[in-house]
Amino acid sequence: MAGMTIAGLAREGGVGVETIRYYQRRGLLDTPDRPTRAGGSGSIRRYGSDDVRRLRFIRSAQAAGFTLEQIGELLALDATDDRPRARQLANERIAALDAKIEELERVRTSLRTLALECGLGSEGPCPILTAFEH
Amino acid sequence: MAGMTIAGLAREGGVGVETIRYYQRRGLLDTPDRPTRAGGSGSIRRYGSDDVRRLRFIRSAQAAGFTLEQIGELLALDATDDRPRARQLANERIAALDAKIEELERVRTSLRTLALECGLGSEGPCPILTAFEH
DNA sequence: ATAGGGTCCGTACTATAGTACGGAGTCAAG
DNA sequence: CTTGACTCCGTACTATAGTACGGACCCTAT
Repeated sequence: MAGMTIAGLAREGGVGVETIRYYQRRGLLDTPDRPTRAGGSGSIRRYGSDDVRRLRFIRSAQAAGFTLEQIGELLALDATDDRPRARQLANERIAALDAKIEELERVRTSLRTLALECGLGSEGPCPILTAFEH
Repeated sequence: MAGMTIAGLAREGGVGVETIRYYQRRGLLDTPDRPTRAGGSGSIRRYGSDDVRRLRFIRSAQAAGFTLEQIGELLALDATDDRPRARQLANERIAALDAKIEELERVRTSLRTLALECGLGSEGPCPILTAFEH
């Protein structure tokens, strides 16, 4: 699995090549050395499973609502012994996640009401504006 | 409750004045006429409870994950009799919402693992990168 | 009647997360 | 040894949702 090109890494992570390069610029993924050839100038970068894991982590953390900046901090933290900070970040995000989940569930209820009322009668428009009033 | 200025409307909706103006530009909120005074030039716009309801709807729909563009469509739909389209939008969003909620719950589990493992030992860094592997 | 705070308006700027482009270099297959 | 696909790199552009600014105008309380 080692020796992928940037396109392979992108495929493994389900992102585009330009996204990888963007993450590298942001310091989230490292930019391995270009193996220097006899001639002097470099060749093409190769990526391995570490890079894939890191990339997948970034996508997961992103889904968790971390910004790329926060993800940078998490990744930096991964190398240090600052457990309290790591726990703090995790707990903050868990709280935010709980709030978000609750909100989405409330909203889902509103939408179900909308869909339901919309399906019941068929006279006139369904009252979209009032579907969200609680 | 009628006769609010733009600042009052903003306060009711929990947004800034500039946000109201932005929504007006996007056509999500209407821009009432400036009551013309005797002299000829207009005075200051006034807003009422309809505007507040509309603004609150926008915020709720936004929380539901609709983009402002989609919200524009919903608002337009509210005035028409196109129930099938309204139901379609609602159902699509409910499905997306279900998926999102599920994802957030999975992620929350990962974060709980992270926080837990991070709290257990205190030797070395906690393995942040692996907390998201499932 | 005047000072201040709010409104109006156009335009410009911000943050976040990419996405696209163009030219030069690299590599593998034919 | 050439062709075509891919890589590298800097720079520029996009989308979304605001936020800020500055000058002119309006309104109200003193």
